Amino acid sequence: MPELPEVETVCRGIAPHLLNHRIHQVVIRETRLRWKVSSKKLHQHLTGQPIISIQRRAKYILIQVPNGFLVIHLGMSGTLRILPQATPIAKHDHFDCVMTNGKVLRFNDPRRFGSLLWGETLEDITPLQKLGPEPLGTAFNGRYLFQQAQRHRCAIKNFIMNNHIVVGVGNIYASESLFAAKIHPLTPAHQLTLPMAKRLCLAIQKVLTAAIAQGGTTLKDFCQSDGNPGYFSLDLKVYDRKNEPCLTCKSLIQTVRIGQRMSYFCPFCQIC
DNA sequence: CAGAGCTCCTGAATGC
DNA sequence: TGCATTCAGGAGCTCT
Repeated sequence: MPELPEVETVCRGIAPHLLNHRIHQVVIRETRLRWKVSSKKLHQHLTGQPIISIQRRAKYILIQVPNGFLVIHLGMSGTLRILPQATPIAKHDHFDCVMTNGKVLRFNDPRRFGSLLWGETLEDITPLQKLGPEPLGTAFNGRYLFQQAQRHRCAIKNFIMNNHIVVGVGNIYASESLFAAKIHPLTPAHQLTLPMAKRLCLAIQKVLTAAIAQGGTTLKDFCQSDGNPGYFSLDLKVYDRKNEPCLTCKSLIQTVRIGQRMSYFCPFCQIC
């Protein structure tokens, strides 16, 4: 599933094919995504417009045209690819942005948890309001995390996955970051000490930065119509490794369900 | 306000 | 082989 590093990689991958090129046509084949797609608005505001910037906020991809933003979220199963215009339509190909340079930006999403939104300004995009700081920005640091944690009694795993606290930490990287910081996922947030918060902050940044770097080097091909687009194999220490030996101490990795999500941790390395 | 639970959906994995 | 069931999960929404 696309997490922040994947989304960042997608942005970097598609940008060269779209930036400063004009949208010739918009094709919408399915409007029933996370929120109903506003076909009228997308056609009206995107057709004929040049793409002037591509940015990422949290896991949202912001595609800017002169009069506003197309905001794309990949949900759990969404992909964005750059394809030749003649590429046949596959199952779950919900949206095309046909460019005047002959390329197509194609959105595919089997589970339809993704979304396509339009806003004249970013402030108009409801899901972008009330988002916490970017994990790789300067506003996110150990002291900030510590101060926020004091106001919360939920499990630290849920705490760092809370988009009001910090964005872009999904289920995989929450487990990986807590392992790197040697913190048990069930630790109540308010029990976090300042040193622990600093450790956790650095762990989150380190894990995400490493994954983005890996994405840049191992990304197969965004422009391929066959095979897996975009996503890269992750260097995971605990996630999806239940009953496999911890790479540090050889203890068997355990799981615990926190909220509705599966968490993976080492019972020896992550003591508190 | 904080937090728990619900919800959307399909494909892969599992069970019989 | 094939059908039915279970599960995974991003994140906004509702309810307590």
